[in-house]
Amino acid sequence: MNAESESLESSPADLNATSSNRKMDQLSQFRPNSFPLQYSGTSSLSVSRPSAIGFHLNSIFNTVPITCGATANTKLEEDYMSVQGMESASACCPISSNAVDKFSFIPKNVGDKSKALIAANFASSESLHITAPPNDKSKIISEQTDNFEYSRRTSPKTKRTKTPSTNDGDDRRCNCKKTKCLKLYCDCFAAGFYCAEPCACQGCFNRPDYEDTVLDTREQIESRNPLAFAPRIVQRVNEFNSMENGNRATPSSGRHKRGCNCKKSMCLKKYCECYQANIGCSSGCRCDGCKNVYGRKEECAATVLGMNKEMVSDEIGKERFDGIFGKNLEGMANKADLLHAELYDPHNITPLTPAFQYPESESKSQIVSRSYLPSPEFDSPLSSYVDSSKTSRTSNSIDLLLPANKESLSLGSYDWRLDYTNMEMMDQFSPESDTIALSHLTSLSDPPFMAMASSTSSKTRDSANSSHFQLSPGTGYVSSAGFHHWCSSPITPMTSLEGTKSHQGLDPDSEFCDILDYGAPDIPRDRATPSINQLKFVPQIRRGSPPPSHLNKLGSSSSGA
DNA sequence: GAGTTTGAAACT
DNA sequence: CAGTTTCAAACTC
Ligand SMILES: [Zn+2]
Ligand SMILES: [Zn+2]
Ligand SMILES: [Zn+2]
Ligand SMILES: [Zn+2]
Ligand SMILES: [Zn+2]
Ligand SMILES: [Zn+2]
Repeated sequence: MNAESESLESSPADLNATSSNRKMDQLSQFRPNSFPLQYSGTSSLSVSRPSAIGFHLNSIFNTVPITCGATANTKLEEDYMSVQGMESASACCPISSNAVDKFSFIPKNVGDKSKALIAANFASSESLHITAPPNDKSKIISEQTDNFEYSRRTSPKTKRTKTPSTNDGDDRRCNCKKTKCLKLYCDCFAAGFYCAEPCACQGCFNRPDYEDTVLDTREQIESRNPLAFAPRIVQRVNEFNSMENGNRATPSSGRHKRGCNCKKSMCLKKYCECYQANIGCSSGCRCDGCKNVYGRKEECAATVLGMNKEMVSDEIGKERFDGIFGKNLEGMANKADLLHAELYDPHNITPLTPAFQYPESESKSQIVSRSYLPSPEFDSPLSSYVDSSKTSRTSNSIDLLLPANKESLSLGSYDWRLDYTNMEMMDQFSPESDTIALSHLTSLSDPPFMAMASSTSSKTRDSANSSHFQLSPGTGYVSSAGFHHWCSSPITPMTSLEGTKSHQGLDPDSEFCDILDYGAPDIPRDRATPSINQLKFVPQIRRGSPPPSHLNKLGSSSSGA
């Protein structure tokens, strides 16, 4: 059997038989090149949303501050340009709503990779994106039409323009041999990006030329699992907490909605999605022997209750908490304060404080923090989005992204796919359910550090946070090279789904907002530097990030413990 | 770079 | 919904 041969030759049909149905309508016609988004086929919708705007991240990024939406500047629509990061953005943009921000951060640097990105998108009606640039490098990317991400899940990455050294631009690259990049196994596909040069995939159909196929496939997958492309991480944003903290939210971490199921890695390696996303495990995780440096699931619970990690530290009895605490935020608040302090630091990237690990509370607080607060402008859009909810075909979704801060950028981390959304939005949607997604990039270079310094995460706020929302209705796609993202459209469903779910059981934390997609890692391991110097960025990848120095081994969780 | 390990996606 | 297979990445050497 030659698998390869099969793949190559075959057409996507194999994978999806459906494609032909719909998509052809129009979509094919549009090409990403010029238009990125598109996809219309299905409706288009996705991208272009009606009302307002559809901007995409790019636009936002470019403009940034203002943006936020509102303006969008000119291009909004067209737009989908790419984005890039800018510092200013962060500053300016606060993001939206509130929500989110980011978190992650990482202390170390990776040096090379960095990129971060940011981006955000919006989709449905409006969206904004913001980006934050990485630290040093910040740069902007241009906007050309070549790239954009539009999708909901996107994650961004950043890149810099120039950098002499390495750089890469994007990191996203896959090496799919059998899936033609039309299944979730493919990072590119899963992230909503088209495969680009850096990809070493064989028989790839995840390209603009096959837009219809891609969209169609995506839809199919979505049909089965509405949450398939939905952001997996949710941030918990409790306004409550935030208030206490004083500022807004804390971005730090988010939680996976689904949770991980690690049996052997103890959540200490990137095999764990939670770890990869730079977030701690939560009660929804089914991991065995969890030692996630960002926070163990048990701790999480405890935290919520108000206990410090220490209390929980042992593995013992924490489980009980899980069930219970579900909503205690108060405890968190306390912690938040602590964290808060650290957070406040301006840039600290260095985290260092080992005090807590990952408190949820922090996150919240940060999130809320002021940085983000946006102006009312955002609200509007959001609202609209909400109302409209629209979407075209399938559903809509909203996401917010926040990229990382500069700091993060430096490192290069990113999240997989995260989308951040704000709480507010959620409120609008469904109060309890969260539908928000956030994305951020995180850096992840060293998790441990973060853990230690819980604050680290918090700190993110610095300026960097950029976030943006995105809603995406239909499907949007982006290619990396060109980067076309597609947006997915889960939206509505999210609300329903999530709401339901959350309540049901996985997410006890109703308060959290959703976040992102998957997570993200920072960088792929290898980076090839593509030639993309121009703009590209990419977002997320499933696994990839530079390994921490120390943590090579699973067991080493020395630090924390 | 090849080979092993890992956990999610996909399939049954 | 659970069990198994498939898959590509993370990791190891
Ligand atoms: Zn692929
Ligand atoms: Zn690819
Ligand atoms: Zn591909
Ligand atoms: Zn795990
Ligand atoms: Zn987990
Ligand atoms: Zn775990």
